[in-house]
Amino acid sequence: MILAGQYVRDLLETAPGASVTARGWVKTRRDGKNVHFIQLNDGSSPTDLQVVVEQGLLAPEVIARITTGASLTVEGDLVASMGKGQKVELKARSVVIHGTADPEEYPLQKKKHNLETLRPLGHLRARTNTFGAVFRVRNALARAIHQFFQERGFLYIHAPVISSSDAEGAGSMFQVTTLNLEAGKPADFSQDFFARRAYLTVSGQLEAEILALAFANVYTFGPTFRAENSNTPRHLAEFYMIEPEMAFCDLNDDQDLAEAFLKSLIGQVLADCRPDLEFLSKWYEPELFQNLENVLAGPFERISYTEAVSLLQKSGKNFEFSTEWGCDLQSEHERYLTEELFKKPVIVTNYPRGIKAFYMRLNDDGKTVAAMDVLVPRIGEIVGGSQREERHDALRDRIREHAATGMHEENYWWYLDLRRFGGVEHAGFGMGFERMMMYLTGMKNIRDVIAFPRTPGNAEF
RNA sequence: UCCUCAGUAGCUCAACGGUAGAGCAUUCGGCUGUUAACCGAAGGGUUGUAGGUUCGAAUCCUACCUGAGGAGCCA
Repeated sequence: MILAGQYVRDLLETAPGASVTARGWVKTRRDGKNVHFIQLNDGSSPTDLQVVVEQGLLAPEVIARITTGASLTVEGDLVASMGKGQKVELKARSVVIHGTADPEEYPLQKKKHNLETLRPLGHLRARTNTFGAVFRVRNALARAIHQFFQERGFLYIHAPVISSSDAEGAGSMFQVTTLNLEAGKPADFSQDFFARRAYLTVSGQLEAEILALAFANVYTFGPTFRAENSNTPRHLAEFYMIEPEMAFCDLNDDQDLAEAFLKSLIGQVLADCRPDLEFLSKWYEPELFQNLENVLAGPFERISYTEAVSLLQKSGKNFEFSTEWGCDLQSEHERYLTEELFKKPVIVTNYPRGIKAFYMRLNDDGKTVAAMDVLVPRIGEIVGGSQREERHDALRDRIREHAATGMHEENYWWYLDLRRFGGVEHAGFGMGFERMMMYLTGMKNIRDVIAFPRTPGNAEF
């Protein structure tokens, strides 16, 4: 295996003179009269290691098998490069070919491919420069998320992937069953594996609330599932979500944390992955650094829903959808606020109760709830959160209001119990991991920031 | 799910009612401390699928499949 300090990334930073071993996959080979050049990469760096093979070291039929995609181990000496483009190169003493890649059949060429072309090649696209950069950023982002919360004493918790909550309506959830379901036959779910209907989770929030009321500050970071038939560049059926939940916390604290969170993540990834971001900026989003630094530059704009509606009405824009108070903000409204009016992240708070979830805390006006959405240019809503309703009777009443949509008070006995025993004001938010990835990498389609995207009609690999 | 657009060589595209083409890739030859290498030649196609109109369809029409963008839903 490749040990720490022996990745291509490390070798490129090693002083000339060292005797080293490099392992990886061939990007390209170029042949000179007296020498062959092999671009080798192990996925650790956006820059390849140039391997120099002098004429005579390998038989011509061996050289011929070193083509794009082949896997190699090369032993040799790191030497100062005679050519431009790299400080050091590996002068080979021995080359072992582990696996070849028939150039007549290997689909990846040493030219640029469309992202759409690469998508059906999910088993090979990780070897490209673009996906190398994307997945390294993904790793750095995940680490930055844990670091942010760990530094603040948050407990990393694991919400269940299988949930029996039917609050969201079965239409948007994947059902989990071991029964042999047949169309037209009524199923007896009391005989099912969990002795009830079960689903893949659409959110770990309710469980996070339980643990927040024991550990004060907690966060989840795990897979989430939505069975919506959404065919857009921003939606996945399986995605990762981060959900912090804080006791002794109101909506202002919630906003402060969300803003600090986003700034911390961007700052950390800018520091950790600059060469990758430069590559992505060059090929996919020229304004990437400008966008990211703009988030760090100053405080987010914070406005209430009511102010947002007023600003939309005064905008002079001809919106397709209504901007009347009580209507939800549409994509076009969110884009106007964050991209045109404020040109920076905007937090919109205190939405009408009718368009938000039952667990959000009812404000004193009786008309709005303590919700917040963080909107960013290019992506739209990247964070959604709220202060939760901690008053038992108020929460019970809201659940009863939703009875018509299939919510049953008895299913929420434990959720209500949290308000009976040591309840306290608390708040939290959810951030889509892949949405944040899109913002950080400049990728325009969410299917290109996750290794194996699950979308309607697609679960290959 | 709805609306719009697009499917032509391995890849990126041209031809828009009259014999299916180029660049890159591949193979072969040449040149070269090269780095999106360069020069020359060759191979490579049931134009997404199925119907229809026409003397003749990649081109026009219909349906379906696949993909992309927009919308809804949301993270």
